[in-house]
Amino acid sequence: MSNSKLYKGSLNTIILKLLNENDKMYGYEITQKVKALTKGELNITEGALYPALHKLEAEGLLDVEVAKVDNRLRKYYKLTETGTKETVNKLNELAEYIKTMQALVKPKFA
Amino acid sequence: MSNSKLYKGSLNTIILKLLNENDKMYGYEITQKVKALTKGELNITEGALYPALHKLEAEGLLDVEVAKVDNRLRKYYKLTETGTKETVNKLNELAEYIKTMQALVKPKFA
DNA sequence: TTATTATGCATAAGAAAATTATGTATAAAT
DNA sequence: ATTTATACATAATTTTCTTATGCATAATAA
Repeated sequence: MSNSKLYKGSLNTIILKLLNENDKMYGYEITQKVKALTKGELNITEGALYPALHKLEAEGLLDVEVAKVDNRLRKYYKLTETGTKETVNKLNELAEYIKTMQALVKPKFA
Repeated sequence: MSNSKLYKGSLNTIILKLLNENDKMYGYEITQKVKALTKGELNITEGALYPALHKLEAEGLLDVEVAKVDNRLRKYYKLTETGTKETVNKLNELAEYIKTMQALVKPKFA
């Protein structure tokens, strides 16, 4: 992702959440979806995305299925059962992180 | 920090915000303050904190003042004018990040 | 009284996760 | 005919952290 350093560490969470909502997606589709959902604010770079997908697959959180559409290759990823469980964890972690940061940053009166 | 990978990138924001509220602080004090404010959830490691402070100083965002208390060394840091401006930016970035992530993660209906 | 914990700084080695820069290839649009 | 969009991939580098040390003093516990 090419915007804020804050996004570091949240890419996996984003990927898992999108796959949790959309059943199966391919890499390029993920980049476009994120761009659309964030109104262009967040642009996932390929150099970050593809290695992340490969790693999630290697860890058993994602399954892959190769397809050919319009003579172009697509690799569809979907959550495994483990992946679905891990999605819940990641989302909880993110909610926790946001809560913690707000506790640190908001209080003019603490 | 020794908890979540999500914290990557937010340390500078935390430091700047604390200094914005407390005028001047020393490193160890920052670690304790963060621990207290987050009820032990977030523990800044020294290996992350001290290099970060040095870098912020080198960038002209912080001024240092050495003091000796109880025969022990303390390095008090405070925001420069530039540092105060940058604090505003960092806090805006954080707010943006949180908004963006919530947009990505919350919508079951988008 | 001696060992541990707390206070207070610092840096080096390594890992994790990005950015940036390439590279390949096909399809569509200019 | 060239550029843009689609679609994958990896290598080099940078950033930012964790983990492991190291030094030193003060306070507490065994």
